[in-house]
Amino acid sequence: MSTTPLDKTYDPHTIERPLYQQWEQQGYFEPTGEGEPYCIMIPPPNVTGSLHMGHAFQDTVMDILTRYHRMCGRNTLWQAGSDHAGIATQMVVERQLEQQGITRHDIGREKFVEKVWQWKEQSGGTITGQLRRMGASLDWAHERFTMDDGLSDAVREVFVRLFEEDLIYRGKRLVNWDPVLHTALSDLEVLSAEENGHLWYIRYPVTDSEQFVVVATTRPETMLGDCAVAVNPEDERFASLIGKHLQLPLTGRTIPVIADDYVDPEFGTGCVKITAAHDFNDYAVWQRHREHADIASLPHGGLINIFTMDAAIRQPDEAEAGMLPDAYIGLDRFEARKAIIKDLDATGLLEKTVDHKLPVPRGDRSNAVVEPYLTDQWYVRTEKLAQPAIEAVESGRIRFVPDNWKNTYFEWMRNIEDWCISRQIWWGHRIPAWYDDEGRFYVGRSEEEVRQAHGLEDDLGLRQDDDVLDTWFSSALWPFSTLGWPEQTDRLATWYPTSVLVTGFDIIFFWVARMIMAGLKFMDDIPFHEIYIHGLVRDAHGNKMSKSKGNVLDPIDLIDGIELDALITKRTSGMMQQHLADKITKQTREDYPNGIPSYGTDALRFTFASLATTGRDINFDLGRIEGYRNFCNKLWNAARYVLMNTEDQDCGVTGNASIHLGVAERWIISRLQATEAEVERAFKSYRFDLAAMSIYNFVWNDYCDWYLELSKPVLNDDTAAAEAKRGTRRTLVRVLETTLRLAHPIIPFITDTIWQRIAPLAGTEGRSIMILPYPKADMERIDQDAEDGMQWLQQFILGIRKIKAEMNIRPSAPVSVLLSGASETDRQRVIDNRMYLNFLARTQSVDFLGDNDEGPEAAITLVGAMKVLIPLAGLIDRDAEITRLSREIDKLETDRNKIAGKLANSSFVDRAPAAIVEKERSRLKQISSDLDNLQDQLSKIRALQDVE
RNA sequence: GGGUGCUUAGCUCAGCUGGUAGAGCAUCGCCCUUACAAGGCGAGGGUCGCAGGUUCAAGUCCUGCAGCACCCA
Repeated sequence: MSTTPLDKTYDPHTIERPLYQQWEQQGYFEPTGEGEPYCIMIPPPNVTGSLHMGHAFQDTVMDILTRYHRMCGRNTLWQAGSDHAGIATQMVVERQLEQQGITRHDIGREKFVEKVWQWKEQSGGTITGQLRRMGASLDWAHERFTMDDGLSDAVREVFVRLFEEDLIYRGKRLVNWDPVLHTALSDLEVLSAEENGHLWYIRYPVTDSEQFVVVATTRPETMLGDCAVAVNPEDERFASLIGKHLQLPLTGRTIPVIADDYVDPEFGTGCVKITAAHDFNDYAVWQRHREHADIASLPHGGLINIFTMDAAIRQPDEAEAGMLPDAYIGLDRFEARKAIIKDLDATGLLEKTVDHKLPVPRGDRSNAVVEPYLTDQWYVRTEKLAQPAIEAVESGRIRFVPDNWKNTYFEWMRNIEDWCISRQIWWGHRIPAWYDDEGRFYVGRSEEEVRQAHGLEDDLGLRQDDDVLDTWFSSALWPFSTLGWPEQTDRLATWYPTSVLVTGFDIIFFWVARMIMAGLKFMDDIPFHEIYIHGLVRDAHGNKMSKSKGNVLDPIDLIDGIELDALITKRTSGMMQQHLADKITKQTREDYPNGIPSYGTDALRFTFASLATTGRDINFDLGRIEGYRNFCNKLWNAARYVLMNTEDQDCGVTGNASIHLGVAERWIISRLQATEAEVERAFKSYRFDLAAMSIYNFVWNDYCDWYLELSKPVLNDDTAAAEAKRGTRRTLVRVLETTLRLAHPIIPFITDTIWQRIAPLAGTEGRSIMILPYPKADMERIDQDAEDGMQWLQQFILGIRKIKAEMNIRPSAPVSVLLSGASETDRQRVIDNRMYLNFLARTQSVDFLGDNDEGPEAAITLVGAMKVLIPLAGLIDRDAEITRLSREIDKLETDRNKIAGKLANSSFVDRAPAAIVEKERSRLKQISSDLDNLQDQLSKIRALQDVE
């Protein structure tokens, strides 16, 4: 063990990386195999992605929980792994191809998938490397990937079993179609936002009449596929129209007017065009009226698809000849819209156009306007799966933290829709269904199994479904597939159900709900006992971090620091719009004129812990991380002090040399127990902010500000007893050692680094702090007598410091102090604490006044009932003392009046608990006596002033 | 339209079962006291969004309103 001093300044860089390597090499992250199992599954990040603030925050929380429970002796597993992220990853690779001027279709499916794997190999390590920088104690030895063989087996197994139970089906339905990516999306992958558009009022002529029916629409191009116009049956304005026929403009088709509750008479004209194949609501209307002869006789029974996969007006086939006007065929939907509006206008059928805000659905990846589109897709029938999943939360078997999130969960689960799981992309788990030439399909774990099960000849041509499964399909299995399912492994038996899921509220629907459904279905048990839902990390002013706003912070930049220019380059690279880039550059220069300094991982983690409140927004302010970096520095320097005073000295940890613990020792030990209890309570209730605050306060306000200072006079006094010095050294070392363990889950690097040096002095064995027991409060060591004694001492010292500060006396100036009204206890305490007073208040002399001794002209402070006098002679400005006293008296009078008022109120005295009343009485007594003393003093000084 | 959450010091936020309003940063003084100037010592700063109600007592519980945010339709 080296005895070179710790560096004067805390430098996270030199300690963090090597330490992490050591931990990993020693296998400390792997479960011990002993103790009650504790398990967290990492929400698998995109394998080719990189770490953002949300990850960093979430991973910090999980690592705190993991390290805490590991130290508590649990058989702890934090399961590592990543997700193949179908669409996102495919898009990245497609973009790379695009730069070479080719599309995935040019190279074909097989080659393309190969390219994606190559990309995964190349970039897949980025995020795991970053997780290591964060100090994450994941079990890397068992890392999983959603596309690895085992997890792919699990996916196939689940698909086949669900299909066999009729919980998966194939059907032609309206889906959210992304015309850019050419794939179906689930409801959750579509984001609707208000956008500016128009409402077009179009006249549909009534057959055999001069009348028109006016419909209002935001998507006029879809009129080519209209099958009816609907009105509300209660709407008297249109009662006579129901059953009449309309000439659908531009098409030559005749469509009926029907009555349906769905129509809101208040919106638009109260007449709604029904386009069954291109609108979800219209589709529902169509389903109710499809038997209507005038609808049934339309092409496709009224379910008229007008678009290609690109959302352009399609070419009707031979059987459909004339169904769509030639003029628009081949036009993109927005081109078609313009053309149609122009043509309607030309024929006088466009009544008017008004500006209108409307929600526009866009794909969350492509940002393309999503089109409801009729296609063959695979669905999971969710109703039966949802029921037990709802009950698991209702019954409390699964608990949300904070509890309110269960409402969000219920709301969605009780109105759940079937889940479209097929995606028309190439990267992902290919659907295990095979088609023969007749279009029949067979579902099985493999082509071989399918042939066998259905007795198909070897020469019968079978073609596997081209589609892949929604990424979330494999993620839903994560809690058990990572542990080996469908094999019945030891890991599965040990850690399923897992302990807690840590995740953001934004994926309760995507992921949490689906894991619960899958877990209950296939493991016959819940996937986790608790769900800790955390907030979303935003910038300092509550704005969402986004590339286009240029306010994104990279956690690694906070750890390592970054120069201004590099930061600007990073924020503006790949930015298409120059004016945005300029704005971001300017903003960045303003916000970070000197770039971002390096704060280190521990400071970042401590910040995240402090921000982990129950709120749903987490505003990340650079001021906070700076403060917590300073905290790390404080801890570091406290350790330096302790080492300087204990290394190579007798710390009383071995042998049985006698030890004396003074009031300061007993006090700091007592405070430590209270802190340990607070921290335990905070961790158990997922209040990482409170845990961090307890630790911060203890380290800074108790240990550093007071105990370290109190240790100085003892250690520096040549005449102090050896057992007192031993007691002080032992307390310095042991309290520090325990504090390090207490703080380790939050700030692992600095604690282990210091611990390596401190442990031998504290008589603690072990190779790393991270595998040591977590401190547990010993209530026996809560020492009220010591707390009282310290409070007395602190009042004494603070009183004198205050007078000095306000009288402009140098803090270091020695003062002579006179005491009056001292009790026996006070006298004893003065004797016991004289050394401390001299050191911390710079008292030169402390003398007692007799009962009748008025004492000299002095500034005064109170310690309980005892008056502490600092003679004014030569030191003190009399006017200043009068001001000071008056201010203090004012404050006390306000308090006294408030309390006296309370106590004068008979209903308070009668009805409030006796303990509360008693407390108020004694407060009043204390304040009154303080007031008397101060007022005495004030009049005394005033009198003296008058004499002069 | 339905739902959820938020509103406390200049800023970012705590305040757990009602009982003397707190922290960090920022501000203002003084101090390079041999652990730490990324520091020490001290000070100022709040009608707890608004209006009612329950209660001896409300930042805390209830109702309404306003503003903000998010989710769902």
